[in-house]
Amino acid sequence: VRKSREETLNTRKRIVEVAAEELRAKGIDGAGVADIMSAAGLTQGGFYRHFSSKDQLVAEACDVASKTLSDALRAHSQGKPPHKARQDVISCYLSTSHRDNLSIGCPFAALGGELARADANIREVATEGFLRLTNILAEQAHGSESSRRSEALAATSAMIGALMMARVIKDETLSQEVLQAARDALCR
Amino acid sequence: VRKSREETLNTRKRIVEVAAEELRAKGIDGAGVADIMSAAGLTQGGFYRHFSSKDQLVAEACDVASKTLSDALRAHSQGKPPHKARQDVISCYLSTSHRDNLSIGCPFAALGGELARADANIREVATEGFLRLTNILAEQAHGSESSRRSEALAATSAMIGALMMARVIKDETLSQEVLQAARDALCR
DNA sequence: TGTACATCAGTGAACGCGCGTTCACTGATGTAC
DNA sequence: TGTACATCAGTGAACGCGCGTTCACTGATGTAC
Repeated sequence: VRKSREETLNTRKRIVEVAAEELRAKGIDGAGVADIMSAAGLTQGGFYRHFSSKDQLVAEACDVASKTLSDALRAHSQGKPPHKARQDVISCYLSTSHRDNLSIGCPFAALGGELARADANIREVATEGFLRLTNILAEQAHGSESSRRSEALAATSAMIGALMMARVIKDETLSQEVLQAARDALCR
Repeated sequence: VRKSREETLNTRKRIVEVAAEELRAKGIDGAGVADIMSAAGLTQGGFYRHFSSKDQLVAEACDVASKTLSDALRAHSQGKPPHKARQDVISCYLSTSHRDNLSIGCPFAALGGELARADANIREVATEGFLRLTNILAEQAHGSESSRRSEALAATSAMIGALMMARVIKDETLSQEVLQAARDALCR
């Protein structure tokens, strides 16, 4: 049942996209190759026609996930005055809906600890994705280039930590309190 | 080879302590019951004399890890003027040595994503541990009780995010930059 | 205090299970003439 | 353009492996008299 070249590329893309969701929802260890393939409407046997290992897929999925997130956040800042843009990006990232939708959200908040233990290639992809995120905030900050960069690194990692902890906390009131506190601290 | 009551309690304690290190170093999925038992000088068969499941051990290990961290950080703030205490707690948490010593460090930075997906009991223990951490900063802040609490929640989750991302980033310079940026942002 | 017996901490092997990966096979697609 | 053949995307079963958990067993500890 060989497929056409175009169809093959579409299949590959679909696997990566589905993997990006499954991995964020269940974790790197929690999402199996068979899970991902079946969520993509395929059987596990075909996996190695597209990827040389699960780690390679994880790297590509992590790349796609961070790009999708950056694009979504940049759309929230596009064509707004700097202060408003920053506020909207932060509010969007630290929202209840982002907290509750693991599978389409920030890969760093979902997988951070696992990424830190992952292989070199995955960590490189993750680092690039993190820098892409920080650039969104850095672009509309004021001050010297280095102070803007520094502030963006701190703000981005603070958002990641706050979203992650809001997900850890079971108590709804406290979870909201963490999101609100982080929004206040970053938009002050 | 039955052991005395005292020895049994010591063994149990040792398993939890060893587990707290193994789990932080390898992740919840990455650290197996057999790994942990053998690191404690035992064989895996004896595990269920002490715990009803791996999840129960994870909960207890998470509790111990967060208490150990809180105690260590509080020691850094004890008997110092508020501003200096805060600065020292933050510098200690956001240090290179904390970044490089996963197994004896912050369980939230090491396991955050996995804790968010863990069972209710583990998440409750994690939440208590997080609040214990925030209290260290809240105690020596100024302002109203609610603003101190809010600031402490934001600062603590920001530190967790920064430490975690500093561990994800492979490039040493950039990793240091993240730690420094977070220290600057929080001590300003 | 001494003896007989019940308890149970720890061992080591085994359980079923799901993992990542491999492989023989199928049949539509792509290529060569 | 048509035909013969090579390629290879996808299937489904199997591989070895390590996981969490169970279990029969051992022998020192704790208990009862």
